[in-house]
Amino acid sequence: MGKAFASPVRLELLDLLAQAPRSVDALARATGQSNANVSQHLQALHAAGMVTRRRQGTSVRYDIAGREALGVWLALRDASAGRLAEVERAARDYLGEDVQRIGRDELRERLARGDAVLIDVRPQEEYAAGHIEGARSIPLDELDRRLAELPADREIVAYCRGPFCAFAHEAVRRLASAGRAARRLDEGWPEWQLANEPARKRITA
Amino acid sequence: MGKAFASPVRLELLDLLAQAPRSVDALARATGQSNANVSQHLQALHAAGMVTRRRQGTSVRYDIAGREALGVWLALRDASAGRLAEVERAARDYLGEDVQRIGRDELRERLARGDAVLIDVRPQEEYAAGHIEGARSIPLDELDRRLAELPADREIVAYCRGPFCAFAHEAVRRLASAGRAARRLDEGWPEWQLANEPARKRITA
DNA sequence: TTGATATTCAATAGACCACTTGATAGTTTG
DNA sequence: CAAACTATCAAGTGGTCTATTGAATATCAA
Repeated sequence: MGKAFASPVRLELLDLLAQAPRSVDALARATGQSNANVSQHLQALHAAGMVTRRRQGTSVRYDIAGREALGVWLALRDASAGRLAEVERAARDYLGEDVQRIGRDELRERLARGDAVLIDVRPQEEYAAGHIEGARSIPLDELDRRLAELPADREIVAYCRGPFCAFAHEAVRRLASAGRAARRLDEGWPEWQLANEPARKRITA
Repeated sequence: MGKAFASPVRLELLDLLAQAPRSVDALARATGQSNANVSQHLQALHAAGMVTRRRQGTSVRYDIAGREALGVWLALRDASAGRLAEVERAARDYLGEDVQRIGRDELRERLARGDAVLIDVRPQEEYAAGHIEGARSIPLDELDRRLAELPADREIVAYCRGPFCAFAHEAVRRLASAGRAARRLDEGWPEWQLANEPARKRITA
């Protein structure tokens, strides 16, 4: 299973699959790799137990293989950001100026009080594959022209793919420059999902 | 960082370092690899941020790089056991007949009540580098001749390197055949340590 | 300084991996 | 049934990684 993480292409595939299941073709287009190459890497990931696959009509739908696989991927990602200055620096450069954050617990409170509006700024397909309960889908590229949908008197919270995804940062910057009160959730859908889904069974061996 | 997990030798080194820091030489002897090879792999692990190193007199002491690194390693190990039937089967064969288990929470209760005796059956150096509070060190190869040290009227709980280490299994089998009431803790020192040490800081990026 | 021990460096041969290309298999649609 | 599409397979090539060897470096003790 360790070898699954040894190739940049496979890491990119895992990162995409952590958001939503996809076909080989869609992954090839998203990563800019050839179909055959992506298919081969997916087979490696499958053999490593990191993804599942399911034939669906004419295409094959790959998905990340449950909590455990997702957990390893997120742990690896966070550890590398936490321990490798190089990664942390690259992340900072890529994300741009940091914007105001909100944590999981505070968001829960405010949603319960009806005090905030939560928007999911990822592409629509990813929202469709799973999202935080109560979130509304407003993909980043539609945000500007759909501003009117958002109440002006409540704070807006945006989330996206995770702490290293620039969508929520950008959304908050645009909202702020439109005069709205906005913050970004400091995690994404995969982290939320992992934290909220009940743990099914403990490793016992 | 992903490449750190791509070589069996490196995984073995990580597994050893998860128990206690060691010198290059000690790791080379423990794994049966040449010094130069182990040194090279350790440098790869160091570059990946998975281990720290510290010169100590004439030797260099390597250690696993904190909570995050330990967390990734354990997550990978558990995921591979949970998702790859092959690994699970190998573990079962290696460990032999399963023995009675006790969980973390129940152990805590019983220790608080003074109702059980906890023994650490790993090699002494590993105990010295860190152990569960209240545990007594009785390495597996000294167990038989030190049986008299253990009270006959209380249950004995043995733990070792982790769920895939055979020491605790074997210890419980020997204790049982000596007429003692014994169980094994279903985790080892690294897991206990990771669960108990307070989380220092959250990833925020 | 010298010698002894522990670790690292440099060079190398062989094994393994990634990506390409072109052909093949499985599924749906006309 | 044929055509279109998606995914997989098989083979080849260039590149990377692993482990070995022997030399170089660092630290300590005499």
